Amino acid sequence: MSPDVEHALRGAALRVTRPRLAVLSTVQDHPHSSSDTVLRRVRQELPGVSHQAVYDVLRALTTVGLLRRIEPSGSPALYETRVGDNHHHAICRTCGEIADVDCAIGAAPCLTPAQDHGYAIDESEVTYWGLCAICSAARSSPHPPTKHPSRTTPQTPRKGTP
Amino acid sequence: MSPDVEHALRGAALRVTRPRLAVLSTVQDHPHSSSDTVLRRVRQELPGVSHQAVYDVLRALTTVGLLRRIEPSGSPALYETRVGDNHHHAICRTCGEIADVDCAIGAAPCLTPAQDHGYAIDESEVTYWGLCAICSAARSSPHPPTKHPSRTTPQTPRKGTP
DNA sequence: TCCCTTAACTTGATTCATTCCAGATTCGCA
DNA sequence: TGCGAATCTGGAATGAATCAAGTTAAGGGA
Repeated sequence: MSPDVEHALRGAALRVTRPRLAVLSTVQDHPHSSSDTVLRRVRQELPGVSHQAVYDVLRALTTVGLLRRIEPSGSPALYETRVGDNHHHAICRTCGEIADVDCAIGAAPCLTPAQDHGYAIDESEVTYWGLCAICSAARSSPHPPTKHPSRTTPQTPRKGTP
Repeated sequence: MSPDVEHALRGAALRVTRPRLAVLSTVQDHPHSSSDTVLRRVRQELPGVSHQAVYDVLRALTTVGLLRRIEPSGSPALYETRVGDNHHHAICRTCGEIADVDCAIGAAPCLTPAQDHGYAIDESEVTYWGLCAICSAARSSPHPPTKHPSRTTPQTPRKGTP
């Protein structure tokens, strides 16, 4: 809604439309949203938008670099507006909560593989799997304590390598 | 087919069946295979197996830890028999070729995030994106040279963060 | 200010990977 | 050898995402 969202669209040479403004500001307000979540949120203010429009907009914005798309195992694609800072993600195995993790090393590719097999690596994508603070506390305490606001996508990813 | 495959199944307290043997040895011979690829390969020696059987077997073997399942962005789930060594993957953006990359640091979680947001991290999953040696050479040379054997799943993942 | 081009949107159907279900079959231990 | 549970078959269902064709409206030029 804010003028900077409109600005961002114009800067990317994209037409400024109601659905695009809504999608972009929705993702800005709720990072790590799935297309479905975005659709539902957008429809609260713009009841008419089709799911196809949301998919199109998400793709267009991702293509021009206004959005970043991540695809954690066991979850539909998620979108966020933090782009270009090469940050990573920590994901809770229990509730699916996702936290942004700044890259300690710097610009991409922040890591170089031990053996590169001739690959020209341009990005290292790091996903930290574990338990968030709340789920971690819940596990160690005797009684399962108050459930914390669960995400839209409770995850059940694979067991970690030991 | 080999007795060690049978051994592995018995060791995991799983009944030794024709489809299981076939699936396990197929994945062993062709790491990073999708369920569809496994199905086709298994059917070459066991024409009757259903796709459901393959899915069931893949899941059973993954659950007991005989297989590891990876889900790169833009690709269906892939399976490999290298488990428990906390290795990572390099994926070619052009042809989808996947190479195993030994973890330089050691056991999981091989990395610790800069800020952990209270997460209890048990695994760091690293995906290196770039161009494989062949695609890299193809790009820099004037004429697109001889195509190299393309994978079953040519990828079109997102552009990397700059 | 109005018009026109074309990007963007709507509707509806389709693909693809994966899972669910119910019934038939097979395996492995007693 | 035979029983019961584990496994497999075939078909249908689900969920995410894409394709196709026709309609709407953004925004530059007359």
